[in-house]
Amino acid sequence: MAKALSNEQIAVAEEAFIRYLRSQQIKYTKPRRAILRAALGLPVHFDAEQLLALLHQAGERVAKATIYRTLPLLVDSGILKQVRLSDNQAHYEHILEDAPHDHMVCRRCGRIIEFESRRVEQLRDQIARENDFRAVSHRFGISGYCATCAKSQPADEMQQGGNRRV
Amino acid sequence: MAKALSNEQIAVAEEAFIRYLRSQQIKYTKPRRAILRAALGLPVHFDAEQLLALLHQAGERVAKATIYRTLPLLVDSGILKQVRLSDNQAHYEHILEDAPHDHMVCRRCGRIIEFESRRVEQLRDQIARENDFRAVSHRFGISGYCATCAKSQPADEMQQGGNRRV
DNA sequence: CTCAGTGCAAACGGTTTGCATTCCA
DNA sequence: TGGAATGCAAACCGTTTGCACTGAG
Repeated sequence: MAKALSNEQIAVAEEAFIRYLRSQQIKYTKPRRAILRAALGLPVHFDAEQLLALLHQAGERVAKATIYRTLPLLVDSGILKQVRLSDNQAHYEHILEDAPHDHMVCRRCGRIIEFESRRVEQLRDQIARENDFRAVSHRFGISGYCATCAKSQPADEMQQGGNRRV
Repeated sequence: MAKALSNEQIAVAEEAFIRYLRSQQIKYTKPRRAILRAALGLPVHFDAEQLLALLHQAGERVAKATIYRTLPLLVDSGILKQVRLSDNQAHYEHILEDAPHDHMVCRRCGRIIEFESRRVEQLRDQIARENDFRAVSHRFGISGYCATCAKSQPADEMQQGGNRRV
């Protein structure tokens, strides 16, 4: 899930991006292409800062503002998805051909485990139906401890902050 | 679910707060009492700004910083729960005797519908087990349209931003 | 050519922090 | 009365915006 993208995948994404931009009569500029490439070159989950860093490191002179202006385009074009892994900052993830999924985040090491959300969607739609609500999307995050971290610390420590962070 | 609290409920909460503070050797001060009272006097869901407004309106001179320093105490003492109803701002909700629940938020009118989370917890624990993960808590938010808003607008409008906001 | 897009820097807004003063335990 | 808690204002930090310049179509 964190492997590098093939050239084909990149080409497909770029094509999709261009198609979307055309449909909206938005220009495909050099910075936008650089941002797209950089986003695809990052791990599946990343934030704006990492994107900026990668661009600078690649010698691209792209302003922070341009990144923030471009990320929504990548989301709307279906290439990225905005996810909220932390409370204070937006993270993004590649969509690609991946099945819809949600996340578990380890409170200790920050490890992210994805799981497919078929059952979550099912439950979501059922609950929405019961409440006369039309569900469009959901956000489901599980917080806890991964196997490694659960093993290496006392059980009582694992409850602390249980009220604090949800 | 949004009704005023009885004096008994307030007393119980205050007692719990004091007990918690004592256990942590933290002082029970006048500002902290005022913040507790104000928090309980607000609707079930509120944010720091509303809390500050209510305090000022009540003639209490409490600094914003004190509010931000006190809210975590109220969360840790089990009186409030931090919930993330919007992306940019923390909201809090009363815990009281309420059963654990999650939220549906209408994209159009902002209406919040709560639903008990027994089934969500069940699914969460099952998924965690399958992934060798020890779940401590979860966050589940459904985004969509309430019955009223779903009725009063064209269906195509309801998809827009479907990628954008999760 | 023309106007959307960009870079830059300043603004924004929720939250946090440094520090002198206040006040519980 | 000593150290925690407070008020105030400034700092923070992710994100947004205003504006003059640049470049895609």
